[in-house]
Formats: sequence, structure tokens, C-alpha cells
Amino acid sequence: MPLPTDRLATRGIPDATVARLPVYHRVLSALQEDGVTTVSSEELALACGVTSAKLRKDLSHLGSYGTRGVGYDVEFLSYQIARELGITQPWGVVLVGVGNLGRALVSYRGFASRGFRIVGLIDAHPDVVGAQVAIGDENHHVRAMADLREVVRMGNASIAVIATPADAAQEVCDRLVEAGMTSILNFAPVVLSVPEGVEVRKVDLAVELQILAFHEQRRSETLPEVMNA
Amino acid sequence: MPLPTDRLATRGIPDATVARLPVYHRVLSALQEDGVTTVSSEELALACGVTSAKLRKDLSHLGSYGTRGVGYDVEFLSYQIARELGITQPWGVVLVGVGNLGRALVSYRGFASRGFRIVGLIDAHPDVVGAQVAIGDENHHVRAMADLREVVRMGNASIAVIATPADAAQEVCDRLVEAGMTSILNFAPVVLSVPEGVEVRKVDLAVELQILAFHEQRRSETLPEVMNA
DNA sequence: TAGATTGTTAATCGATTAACAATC
DNA sequence: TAGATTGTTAATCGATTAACAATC
Repeated sequence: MPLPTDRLATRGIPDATVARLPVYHRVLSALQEDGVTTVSSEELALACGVTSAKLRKDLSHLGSYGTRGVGYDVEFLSYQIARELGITQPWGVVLVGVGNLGRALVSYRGFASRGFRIVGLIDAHPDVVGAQVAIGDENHHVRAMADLREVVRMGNASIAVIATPADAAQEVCDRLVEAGMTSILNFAPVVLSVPEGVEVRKVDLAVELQILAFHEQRRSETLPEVMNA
Repeated sequence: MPLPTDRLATRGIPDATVARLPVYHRVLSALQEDGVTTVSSEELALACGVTSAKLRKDLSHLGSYGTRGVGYDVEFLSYQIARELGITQPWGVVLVGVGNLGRALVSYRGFASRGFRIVGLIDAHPDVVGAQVAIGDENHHVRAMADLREVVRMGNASIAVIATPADAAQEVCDRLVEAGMTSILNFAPVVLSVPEGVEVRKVDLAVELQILAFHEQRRSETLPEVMNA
């Protein structure tokens, strides 16, 4: 039997494409707010910082949502991407670690506007447990690790964010997995080990700076050489 | 003339490798603190969350720093990676936008330990300008946008971090470029446009959550189907 | 010498790109 | 119909992987 080439097999959207869909979605939302109704791949690509060929290729994995000779309907395409990403319904998020970073994340308005709702705050430190924290216009109070299961259940959370110090992260991660979490975003600078079926994504603030520093170093090494030549 | 295959041409390290070097470096630092002196590619790869083949391939771009039959000297390899990344000397960083996220970044200890020193804080808001903020054991005060050039010069900064709201980011970015910055880390959810020769990297907290949500959606769609079959 | 582990090779895989036929 | 722009094709490029000869 040859490889399946039917439409359903196409559901496997390349990782590189998935990583760009949120960017397209945000730019489309912004265009929609500005009252723009139609956009060409050329215009949209420019605003998203990609080439139009890449954009069209990416969108082709979702379906044929454009009109030749015209472009894309902003509202329609925005909805189709949101549907593909699964953010037409808000996702409940539990945040573990209510320190500086945790509080910054709580007050970050970009979450709510992109389909996420923080439904619980957890911290291991007795001084922090019980503290009132404003999430949007609601007041939440910080719960203890022991309350994790209940917080997850009550808030119907399916995504967790770890914003603890590095040395606590693996322990917290284990508890989250026990409590049934299968999607974890990790801000602690450690590689977490999780069982099959659980996905961890890592955001490392220092790594990004290090990559910048590397390229900066290369620029300052090679540019003067060119000038000497 | 054929393509150059000498050692100097090898200086072009693949982007994918560069992005992993900081991870290797951090894990090596941790091993060093634990008193581990030698490590095999198999062990190191496990701790870094990659395969040993990928690790060895990555390291091969830097040079031959291992010993066949033995492994890698932790301290030596750590130093070689640090040198390659350009973090044997600390880099001066200017932070623009001292709101919730900005303050969280200031108090993030991972920067100092990975070769970065915040040498200046800038904010556009008059209420914030002049405020005292502790960076490590020094007290800095927040300066106005107008002082940018001076802050950059005094601190010898070559990397800037934008932690402002989205609508201010492009304006701030333009000012940074004017002031001579060529490396910018952007936390604002907008695509910044910069002239040739300036590099912007973007960290988007919501994008990572959206990718998690997408995969989570796929898991909850496909797993039940398997169970029904 | 025998066992272990690197550094490199070559095959495979996935992502990007440019060009253009299809079609509004 | 003529002009514009999509969706797709095929070529190219870069990254990953597995296997193993080199060598400690």
C-alpha cells in the first residue's frame, strides 16, 4: 500500500508552520481592529516578518482560505487559524511559583487576549500562600502545593506554567504530572524530565541573550576585518 | 576555484547548533559545581535533553575537545563553549520599560550568572523615572528616554532589552538603533522593523502557550479515537 | 590488548524558496 | 478580457540521524 495522500493525512501540520501560526493570528487580530477587511499574502507577510512564499505555503497546510486575485478575508482567516490552534475556547492555566516572574506573568495582558485564563496560583512558600493577587478584575488568592489537584479540577486547567526557582522545578513538574497535566510551560532554567505523553516547552530568557551576544561578537569580529581589507 | 574547505570556513556554525550551545553550557556549569570532572556525550546529552549524536555533531563544529574512549573534560569544554558564545567577558545590557515584566527581568538572577550585567534602566513614564531599583547588590535609578545615549555610553552597553507595552516598542526600538544598539531582545508582542545590520530576537510568552494548546488539542482529539477503535 | 567513546561520514528527513499555472 | 494573487510544484538547502572507523 502506498503512503496515504488523502486530505486527512494532511492534518499533520509541520512544526515550523505551527510555530508561526500564532504570529499570523496576532497580526490578523491587529488588522481586524484597524478595520482592515482584506489582505494579500505580500502585505501580511511583511507585517509578520516572513516572506510571502513561506506564508502562503504555511496557510496551504490549513486549507484554501484565500481568493486568487484578491487575497485573504482578514476575519475569516483569523478565525480559521484560531480554530486550528484550538483557541476559539479559552484554556485554563495553573501558574506555579508566584515570585517576581510569576507576578509579571499574572499581570501580562497578552495571555487573556490570546485565549488563556489563569485559573489558579500555587506557591510552596508559606509566606506567599494566602496572598491576594489580582488577575484581570478578579481577586485570586495563592494556594499551597497540597491544593494543586483541587485547583486544577475547579478551574478545569489543562496547561501549567512553572515559574519557580530552578531547584524546585522538577519536583513541581512531577506533582503537576501526577495531577494530570499534560502540557507544561517551563520558565525555570533546567531540563525537566517527564513521562511519555506529557509535553514540556521551555522559555529561557538568558538563552536568547546568549544567542544575541554570539551574533554580536561575530559582527564586531568580522566587520572591522572587512574595513581593513 | 572550489568552495573553501579550510578550518576558517568552518567558523560558520549552524544556527540550530548555536541555539543549543547555551543549554550545553549551563548543564556543564551545573556539573562543574557538583564536582564532576569528566562527562561522556551520552551522559551530557541526556542531561541536556538531546541525543548523543546531535551533541557530538554540534560540538564537532567548535573543534575536537573530547578524548576518544574517555569523554569530555567538563571545565575545559565549558570554557570552550563560553569562549565560542562570547560570554567569557560580561555584556552590558540596557533595559527599557520598567513595568512588571521589566522588574521581573531585573530581579532574574539567571542573567548575571550567564554573562550579562544590566547597566541601565530606562522608562518613558514620568512616575517611574527616578525610582530606585536594586540590581544585584547595587541600587540603580530609572532614567528617562532622553538619557538613553548617556546610559548606553556610561555602561558600555551593546545589547538592549525592550520590555515596554506593544504600542511603544517600535518607537523605543528606533531610539535604540539611533543610539547605536545592534542587538535587541524584544518582549513586546509586535514585529519590529530595523535597518540592515541590527538583529532583533523576540520572546513571546503567549506564542509558547499557543503551541502547547495546539498540541494538547491534537492529543485530546486523537487519543479518544484510538480508545474507541 | 580489549573496551569505550569520540569525530566524521553518508543517508534521510524536513523546511525554505522561487517560479508559475490556476483562477478570481 | 486584463491584471492580480493564490495554491502548488519542484529544486535547493540545512538539520538530523545512525553507523562506524579512528583512537584513547
